Formats: sequence, structure tokens, C-alpha cells
Amino acid sequence: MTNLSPELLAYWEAEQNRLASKILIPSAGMGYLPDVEDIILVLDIQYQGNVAAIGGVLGNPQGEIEQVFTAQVSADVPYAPGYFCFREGPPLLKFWQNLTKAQHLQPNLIILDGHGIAHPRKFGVACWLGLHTQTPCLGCAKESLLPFEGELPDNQGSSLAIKLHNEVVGWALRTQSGVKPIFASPGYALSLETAKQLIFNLKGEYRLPDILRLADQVARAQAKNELKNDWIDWGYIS
DNA sequence: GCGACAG
DNA sequence: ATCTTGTCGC
Repeated sequence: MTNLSPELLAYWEAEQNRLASKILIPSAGMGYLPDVEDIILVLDIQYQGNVAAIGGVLGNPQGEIEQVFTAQVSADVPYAPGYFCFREGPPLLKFWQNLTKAQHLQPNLIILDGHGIAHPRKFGVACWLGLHTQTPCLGCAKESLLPFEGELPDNQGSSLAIKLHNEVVGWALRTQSGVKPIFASPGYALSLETAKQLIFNLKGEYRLPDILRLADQVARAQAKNELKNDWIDWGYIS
């Protein structure tokens, strides 16, 4: 990976701190609460050089799949741990704009690969996208960025709080017995409790809920030009 | 000083 | 995330 200048990292850090102050995470029972009628959008990206191959899956709050979209967007910004939002945010926002404007769709909640406030400066990519779309957004990652203490029981449905400066900012969640946990945190307009409940309510038999796995598969297929017929492909969008 | 570090 | 072969197991 290209070494990023200390000046850029300092700027990004200041940006995250500035934007983080605009994020208000609601308390339990407040903010976004799932309704059976709601539309959930799950997003994932695979990279092929400087092109982002995006999979977007629409479903309901139980994680049942309804429709699949995919596209390619240019990705100019390099990745740096802790600054993921500046790389992955803009391509996702482009995808969102296409979905909402061109397709006239308005999902009630976004779920994406990465963190929300479970981040050193409480500003993961789920915060970035939630702010820019003004839509409730939940981050769900396969690795934690913050260290956490305590033991997560092996049984399905157990959870362990992830804390930053003694404040709960996310969860390690055991989605299946005997498999590694996944890590969920709210990014925008939903509570920690709702974030946890949403993930546990998503249908699936594997470590990752089905709808998240599908978003991953679609992005992968887009990157390799192996799309399925019932997926709606926008091709390259700018 | 060195390594680790969401995707 | 990506570069990559075979291999073990259901």
C-alpha cells in the first residue's frame, strides 16, 4: 500500500472528529426501529485495482432477499486502517444516489461491511454513509478495530460489549455456536440495542447472515464479470 | 523503534 | 481488500 502523507492522515483525523460530533446515537428504544414493511439495503464492495465492484441487496428486516443490484464505480482513495470511510464511503454514496434517484427506491436502513462508532474516533464508514445519506446505517464487520475484554460465550446469540473509553460502542456477536464472532455497531440514527437485535434477527445458518453473504457474492461476481440474470446490473456509473 | 491495523 | 493450488470434509 502506498504510504499516505502525515498531512493527509492528520486532515482525515480532524475530519473524522468534526463529523463524529454530528453523529447522535439514540438511546435504547429511540431512533430507527424496524418495521415489517421496511426495506433494508445491504452493501458490499470488492476491488479490482481502482474500480469498486458493488453489490447491493434489498431485503426485509428479517433478512429475506427481495432484489439485487450491482454496479462499478471508480475508487481513487487508498485504504488506511482507521480511515476506511474515505476510501469506501464515496463509491457507496454513488451507488446509493443511483438507487434512490434513478430507481426511485428509498431503503429505511443500510447495513454495510465495516464499523459504525466502534472506531478509535467513533467514526467508521457506517457513520460516514449515514451522515451523507441521512439514513439509519449499521456497520457489521468481520474483525474488530478496537480491542475488547471479557469472554464471549460459545453459544449462538451471545454478545459482548466493545468499549471505548469505558463507553459501549458496539458488540461482538456470536451468530452461530462455535464460530468466530462478527462485530456490529450503529453508525447513524439507531441505538446500540437496535443494532444488535437487527443482526441477530437476520436469517442464516452461517457466521454471516444470508443477506450479507449475498451482497459479498454479488460484489465478487461483478468484479469477475460473472453476474446472474436476475441481478440488475447498472454497469459503470459515474 | 517496531508491529499491528475495518475493507 | 487482493495475489493464489491443492486439499479436506459434508
